[in-house]
Amino acid sequence: MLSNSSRPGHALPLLLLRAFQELIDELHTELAHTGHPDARPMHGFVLQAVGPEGTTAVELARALGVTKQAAGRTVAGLEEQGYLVRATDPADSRRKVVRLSTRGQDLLERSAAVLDDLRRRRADTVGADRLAALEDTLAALGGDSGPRWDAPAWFGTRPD
Amino acid sequence: MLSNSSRPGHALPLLLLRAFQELIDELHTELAHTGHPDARPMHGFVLQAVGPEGTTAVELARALGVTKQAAGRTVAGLEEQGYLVRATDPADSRRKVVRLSTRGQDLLERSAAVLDDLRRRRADTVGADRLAALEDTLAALGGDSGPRWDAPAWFGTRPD
DNA sequence: CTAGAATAGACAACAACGTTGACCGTTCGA
DNA sequence: TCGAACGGTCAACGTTGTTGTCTATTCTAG
Repeated sequence: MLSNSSRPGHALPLLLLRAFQELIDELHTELAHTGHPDARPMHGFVLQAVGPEGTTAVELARALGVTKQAAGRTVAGLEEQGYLVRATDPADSRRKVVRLSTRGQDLLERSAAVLDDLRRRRADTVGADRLAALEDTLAALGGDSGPRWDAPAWFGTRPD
Repeated sequence: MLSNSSRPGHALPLLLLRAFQELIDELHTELAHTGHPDARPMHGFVLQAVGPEGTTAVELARALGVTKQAAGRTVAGLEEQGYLVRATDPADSRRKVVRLSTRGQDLLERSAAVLDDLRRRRADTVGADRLAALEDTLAALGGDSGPRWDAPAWFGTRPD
């Protein structure tokens, strides 16, 4: 158990991705059983980005690191599925304020509850101290900004 | 710094994704500077899945968790970019064995070297012991199987 | 030995996603 | 007041994975 060559460097991204995927998969399996069978990985993240204050498509686009068109479409989809509500800002008729619907809030609350539970389960598996240490180390590694959400394009194979 | 409620459950996936994205981004920034400007996140993973033994599109599809058509297209793209070579199996004319080209091997070797370096840099940042502990914890958390590679579809917003 | 099932690969049509480019209506500031 | 900036939407395009279909080859009963 010595210094820096215990594992090859290429293992780290695989371990990180695997842990992330398992978490998200379990989350959505659970959500599907509690009234949100149509929830998708992105939804929770977007809804969280919307927040209780509400936002606009452009703000969201900036926060998510995608174009305003992409954000607009995502919002339209989430609205169609009943997770978001859009309304024109009375103070500025250009803006359309996006807010969480009741269903959206419910998804967010359930997601938080499930994730807390999943975290607890993992704490039971590896030990609460080790899990907390993992989070601390990840926080120390990661920059200050949150992740980007252009995952499909970012992860894609082709263009530059 | 006590037990299980030090961080909310929803922080964990964000921390994991963020760490993963940073790692992959830095890897490809580095690769772009060393003769592989057209390398994409998926490439290294696919090439690693091909391995020194070679495979076929169908095998690859199974390993990557996508359809054989998708795997076939990916292989075609990688071949076009000079990372892979395809040849008909003399023992079974249905099969077309996919192997790494010299350029493909080079990408894989450089990727390994860069990832080792990135890991070393992180070990310097947070401490070799903490990084090793992080890897151990992640390994304990993750199932035995590797991650899936249908990331775009899996992460997507729409269908079920 | 032969006929039907299984396999490997390819082609076409489709849906989903993000991107660029263009456009309209609204707001703000010189 | 008039032009620039901003928010939002529409259309076109490229990439990616998917399902469905088809051919060629190999395997396996009978």
